[in-house]
Amino acid sequence: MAPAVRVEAGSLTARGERTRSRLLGAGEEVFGRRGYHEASIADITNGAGVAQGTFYLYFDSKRDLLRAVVEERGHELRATLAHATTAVVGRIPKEEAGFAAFFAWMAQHRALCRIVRQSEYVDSDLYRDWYRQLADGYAHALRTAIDDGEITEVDDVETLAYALMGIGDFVGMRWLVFEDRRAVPPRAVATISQLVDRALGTASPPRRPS
Amino acid sequence: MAPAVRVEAGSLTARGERTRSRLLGAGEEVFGRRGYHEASIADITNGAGVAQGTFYLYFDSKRDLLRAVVEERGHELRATLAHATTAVVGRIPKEEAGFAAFFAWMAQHRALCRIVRQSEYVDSDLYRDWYRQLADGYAHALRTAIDDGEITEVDDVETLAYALMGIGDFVGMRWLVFEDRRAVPPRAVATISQLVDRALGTASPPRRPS
DNA sequence: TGCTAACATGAATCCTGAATCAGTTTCCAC
DNA sequence: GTGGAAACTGATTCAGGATTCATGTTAGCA
Repeated sequence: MAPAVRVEAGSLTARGERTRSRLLGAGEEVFGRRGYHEASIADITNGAGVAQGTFYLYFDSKRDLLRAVVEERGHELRATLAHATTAVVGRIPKEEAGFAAFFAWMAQHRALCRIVRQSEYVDSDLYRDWYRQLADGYAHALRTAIDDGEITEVDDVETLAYALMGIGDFVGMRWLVFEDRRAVPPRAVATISQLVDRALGTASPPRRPS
Repeated sequence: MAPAVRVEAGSLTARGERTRSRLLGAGEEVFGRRGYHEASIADITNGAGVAQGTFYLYFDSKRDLLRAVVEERGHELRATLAHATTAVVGRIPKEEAGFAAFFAWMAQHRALCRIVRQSEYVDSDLYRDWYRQLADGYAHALRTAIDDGEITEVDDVETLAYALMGIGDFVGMRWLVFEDRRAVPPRAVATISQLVDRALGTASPPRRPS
């Protein structure tokens, strides 16, 4: 009789935990290399060094694995960004540290950004939440910085958060995905700093030109 | 004997042109609604009101249709943006007009942005070229504006172009895709204007704070 | 040592859908 | 009005791959 082997996350032995983690890693690698739809379960289980059937002990479906990969790495990214910025004093330096940390992470996880984009039609909630969760945290930090007078007021902080995320995403994509570079060149980073500094800096009092 | 019916683009009768255009339209609609991979040729030919075999008279493959859709609409978008900005005087108003035109276009073609993102793993050149062609034109216009003293100097115009594109893409996505709104709210547009104005405006001479 | 639950196997099943092709219809030049 | 080229048809072919299942293996505990 089928002994209801379905493995609940969390209630795994060390052995099970290791296998799950291998599948997760292989999933990220294969989804990244071949794309979600081209990636076969066979590819993934090969990569993880397990049999095909084993896959379904840990994940309900291919889509379920995608969700797990994106959510897991999403947590990591948000933690990384928070960690990289908390120690820094002043919002503008914080922004610069944040962009640097994001680019470093993205260079290390080139594939993940592409996987997230793939997820738009596979699991649209997953896609939206990836950006929403980043944006929410970001907007909150920006609001605080505005209230503290560290950056100038804007009409809508949420829009500001999305705008800054868009900058990071597109500039990162241009170098790390289009050119397959290992890092975003200093010149590009410097340009972003310039822009952020001018747009958000309080060095000169809020101007109201003509 | 198979009469080598393969139809070359351009050498079509009015009837053929109409069918091709129907397939292109149905492709955009179905790819947008179901996603590239979930879209079946049957869906598309149904949408266009033709038989499945007809599809292959006009396109080599499903992928070939995707390419045609993206390239065709890409031309339209670039033409629209160029048209919306040429009449406007001064770079900052030009930027504002450009963003407005982009959002209007995106609201009308919500699906296309998503289709482009899908194309990353289907035809990576197509994906890259979509953004590159936009960025190239944009960077060129920005360079001219800087030389004319209409906006302040930046380290790297290409990065500036990608940054501005990223802003448009992300803010548009937030409202038109995530919220399924029919337009980007004025408040968000105003925020972008603020940012662009501060980052690029020459109202106060280039500051060099501490 | 032996028992049991957890973990693992991989061949077989079953469905989907892209692409094909043999044949039919439309259209227009003469 | 007719011949032939251009368009069109849709049932059929065929391969690929997600998921299942009957069975085998491991590891910790009494």
